[in-house]
Amino acid sequence: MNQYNISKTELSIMEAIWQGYPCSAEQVIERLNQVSEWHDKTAKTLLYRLLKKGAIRHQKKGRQYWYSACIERDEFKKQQSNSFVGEVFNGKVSHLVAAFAQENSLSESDVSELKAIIDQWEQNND
Amino acid sequence: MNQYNISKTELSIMEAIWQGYPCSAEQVIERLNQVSEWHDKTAKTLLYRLLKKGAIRHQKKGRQYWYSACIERDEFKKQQSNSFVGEVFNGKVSHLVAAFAQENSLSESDVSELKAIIDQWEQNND
DNA sequence: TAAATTAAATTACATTTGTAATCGTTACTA
DNA sequence: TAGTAACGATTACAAATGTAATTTAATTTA
Repeated sequence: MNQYNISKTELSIMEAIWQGYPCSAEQVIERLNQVSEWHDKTAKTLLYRLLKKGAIRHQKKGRQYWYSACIERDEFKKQQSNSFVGEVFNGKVSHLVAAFAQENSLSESDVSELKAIIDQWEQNND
Repeated sequence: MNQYNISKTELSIMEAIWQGYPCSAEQVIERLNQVSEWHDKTAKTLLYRLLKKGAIRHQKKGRQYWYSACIERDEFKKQQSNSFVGEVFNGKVSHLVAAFAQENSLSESDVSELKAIIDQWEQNND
């Protein structure tokens, strides 16, 4: 339902905004540049496209706009995760974990966090 | 490294091939049509593109080709999972599971499978 | 107040993707 | 053996994406 189609580079813009908003285009570009070089024109174009897609909004402040995300990062990540696990693992998140385990990509901290999640789940589902 | 850039529709083709290969274009199309209508020209184009990308290969058999995947489905899924979890959850698969748990998308079978995975992991990491 | 600066809006252009149609060959059929 | 059917190869074209440059309008400054 509430799914935006956000491309790879557009996602970088979202990440920058999620670091704290409302924020100006300048701030966005500054944040982007901490990770890698961005041409300001490119960033502005992407801001504009995200606006048109409804993923962000803006309000005038003086001569420039301040941008805000229309969806929270966590919410967005959840949507992404659901569709990824849905498509690739038939919706079974445990299968994804199994794939990680298979190639030894499960860290100790992963395991202890998983245990905690399970404990919590069991408390709620008694 | 071994990452193909496979688009959404191309992935459908891969799925069809993974069902069993080598297989003819005709078989691929037949399999695709079990899920949804496919124009044969479209499927052929995608086969061709996948060939050029090196994700599949083919060998002549009589007047037609038989196609094979160059990457196993499981291997591909692992790569996809790694980059997804890497990008979205900073590589921590437990964070993804936490996101699922948060919105009550963890099923009982997920939990018991997770337990089994953890048991296995602990046996290997003593 | 005229010139220079600077935001945002519009336009540009190559590549990728989705979706086919057409072309050139080969192989089967009347 | 001439005509047709059926492959794969090539070409087509619109939408999305990556990456900017140009234009327009407002603002600051000389």
